[in-house]
Amino acid sequence: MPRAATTSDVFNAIAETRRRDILAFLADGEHAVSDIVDRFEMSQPSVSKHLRVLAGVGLVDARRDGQRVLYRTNAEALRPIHEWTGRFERYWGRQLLRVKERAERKGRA
Amino acid sequence: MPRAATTSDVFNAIAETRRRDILAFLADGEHAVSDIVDRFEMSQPSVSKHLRVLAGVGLVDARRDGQRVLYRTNAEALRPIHEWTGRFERYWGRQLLRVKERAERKGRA
DNA sequence: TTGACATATTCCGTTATGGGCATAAACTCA
DNA sequence: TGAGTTTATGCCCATAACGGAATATGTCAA
Repeated sequence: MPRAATTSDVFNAIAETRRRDILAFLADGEHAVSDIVDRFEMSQPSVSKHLRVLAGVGLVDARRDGQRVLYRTNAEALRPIHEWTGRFERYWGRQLLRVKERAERKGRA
Repeated sequence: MPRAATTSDVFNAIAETRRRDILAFLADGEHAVSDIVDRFEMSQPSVSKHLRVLAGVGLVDARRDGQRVLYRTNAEALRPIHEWTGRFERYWGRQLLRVKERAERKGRA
């Protein structure tokens, strides 16, 4: 079995750097597809495909405005991930020493 | 270009459900590979491969104990994700109404 | 050293990915 | 209706994913 489909859940959807970039860009407000194309110098079909994935898991909402389609980040959909990582918050700081040691060992190697 | 390598960054590493399960299991304390195998009813090679990915991005640390190898979650490595999603926290709540409407539209469709 | 146990690695097959390109679809305006 | 603009989709390719089975590596005990 290959990796779970990117459309299956939010974790997979944000595994792609481009999509995280797009989410950040669309967080402040609506933007048309062509804006994203210009901003990140990606091909239009590529952008549309990423948006399709993001929309599939509810990470963005779309709205037609004449010829254009305006997208916007639905930040609420990122909450599950924030909460999941937050469950590990209680362990932060405890292992700082070990992390440091590991980094130093790697540095010498 | 195919999908980004799972070993490239933490976002890709946690895109797999199994690996998230393993991380949660190893958060409380060290566990041997065989413990994970029993716990999740996965094949031993499969577990070893997942652990390799997790170790590759620093999400787990390993320690030999005789014939066994004890793994432990390095929660610190999850911090970047928590912080990234945290950047969207300021937008939470604003779109609740729209989200609700969207869900209702879907319910009727 | 040999045997037993625990873990890691390799090879293989199936599947999904994301980009490029061409084209379809949706919309506006004359 | 037809041309022009914007966005979505379909097809193909090269790549990497994950699982299974077999095997290699590592460790201990006798």
